[in-house]
Amino acid sequence: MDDKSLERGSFAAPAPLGSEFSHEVLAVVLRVRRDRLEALLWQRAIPPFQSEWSLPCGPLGASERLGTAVGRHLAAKVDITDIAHLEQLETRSDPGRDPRGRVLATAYLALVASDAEPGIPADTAWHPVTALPPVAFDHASIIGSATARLRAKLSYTNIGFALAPASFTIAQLRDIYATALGHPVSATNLQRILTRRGVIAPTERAAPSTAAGGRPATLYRFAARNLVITNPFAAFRPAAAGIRS
Amino acid sequence: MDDKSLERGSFAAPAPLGSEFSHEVLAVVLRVRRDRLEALLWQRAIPPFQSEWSLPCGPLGASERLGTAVGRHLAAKVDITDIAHLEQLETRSDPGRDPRGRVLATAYLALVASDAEPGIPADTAWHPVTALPPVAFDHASIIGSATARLRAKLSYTNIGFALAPASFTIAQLRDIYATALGHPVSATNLQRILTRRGVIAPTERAAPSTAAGGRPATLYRFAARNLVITNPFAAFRPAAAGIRS
DNA sequence: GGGGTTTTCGACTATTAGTCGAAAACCTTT
DNA sequence: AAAGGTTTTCGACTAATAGTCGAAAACCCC
Repeated sequence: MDDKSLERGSFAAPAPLGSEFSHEVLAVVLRVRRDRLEALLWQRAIPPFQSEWSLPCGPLGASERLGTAVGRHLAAKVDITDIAHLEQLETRSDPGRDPRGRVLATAYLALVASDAEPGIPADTAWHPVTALPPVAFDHASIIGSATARLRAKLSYTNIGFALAPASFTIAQLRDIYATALGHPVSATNLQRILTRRGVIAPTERAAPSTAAGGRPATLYRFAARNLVITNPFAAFRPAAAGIRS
Repeated sequence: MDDKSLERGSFAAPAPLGSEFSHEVLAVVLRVRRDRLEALLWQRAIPPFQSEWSLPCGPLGASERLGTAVGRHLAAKVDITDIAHLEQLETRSDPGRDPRGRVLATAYLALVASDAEPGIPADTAWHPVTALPPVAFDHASIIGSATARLRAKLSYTNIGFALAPASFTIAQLRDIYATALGHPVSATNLQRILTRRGVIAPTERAAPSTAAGGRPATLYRFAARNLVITNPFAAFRPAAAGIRS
């Protein structure tokens, strides 16, 4: 309660509240490739954590939004037009997370379509999230948060649009979902559920025939290419509308 | 961990990345009371936004975690022991969100049980989120994010433990859920679903009989009082375990 | 004890999800 | 061209979960 006066005192000054720390943004860039969920990492050339791997990151500009700062630093590591989806994850504030000093970090989740071929710098590589190399700072834990968020959203949003090519067969989509989710996925269920929800729709075209033969698969596409919640949480709800029961 | 940073501080300059902005934390404290979902707000005595209403907030200390900073500033407005749940929501960075200058803000969601009677300062009051008074800064939008988060989590986690009393009847819980969700809730479904998921369990005792008469209701309690995901997202999953399909 | 009230719970229906296999539609080889 | 192989597609079935409804239970007061 004694904080109260202290707190109110802070309005008077033009908010030089606390500038003893800096703020950085970082991005967990994920894609599905060859049955692996991969994250984009770059190898540090200088301390701290020399030769360990780090997420794309960088400082927040003086009058910059977090979202644009992430885009700016991402552009140094990957073709920004290949980022199909970008959303804020969380902000880390642990005092010991950076040995150089106090650095707040706001993490973002970025997704790249599986058929994109972004050119990446020489010090940068894709690593499967199930077999990470030594990772600097708290970045391994942040990658864990990012994959958890992706997996949750795969089942109640249309976020798959950011992982899949523009058009795809059900079998391809099944593989993408299975590797992203980390468990088997039934192609029949996937097709039926996503179609009923209006998330995907068949196109006129069929996939080019493969050497292996087989019936040509129809190509599907995502109905929307922005994030939509498709499986609304409506538990316990009775039939009629209204506010009170 | 401070010794750690001191130790490695010899490597480089202590990250003078960007310190042109300050960082504050703010809390959306929600509770259910009298069939209303209410947020805790306090009325500003001085500019900016004089006499408008503001969320509990305050600066982040120099070597403070975000979570402890929220707790510290919350303590000025409400009895901290009444906060049954606290989780990070999001970080806002819009340059114009504070007319006094550049202030990043990390918002938290805090929940108070409906039977708690926290004493609050004179300048502070509970306001229903459906009928907010003039609200300062971007706080109205942040309250919107908080209620959306709460509503989503009510249907796939046990977060109701933070809104309900320690023991309660199904009818009471139904009212709490209906108010928080903003739509009618079936007591039968609620009881059956939450019991099957193991979220709630009956106690030995029964509710005290009311003047209106009627069969005495059994008192229930939440099985856990920390956040647990009870409705795992497992769509598209076939029966057997394993990684590939 | 009777009438009123509220809770509880079983039985039924509806919707959604998961399983399985046959038919369709292509390929290559003979 | 016919046969055999391969992959996709889709319908029919089963299982699980969610929602509806009403009757029975268990209290009150008169």
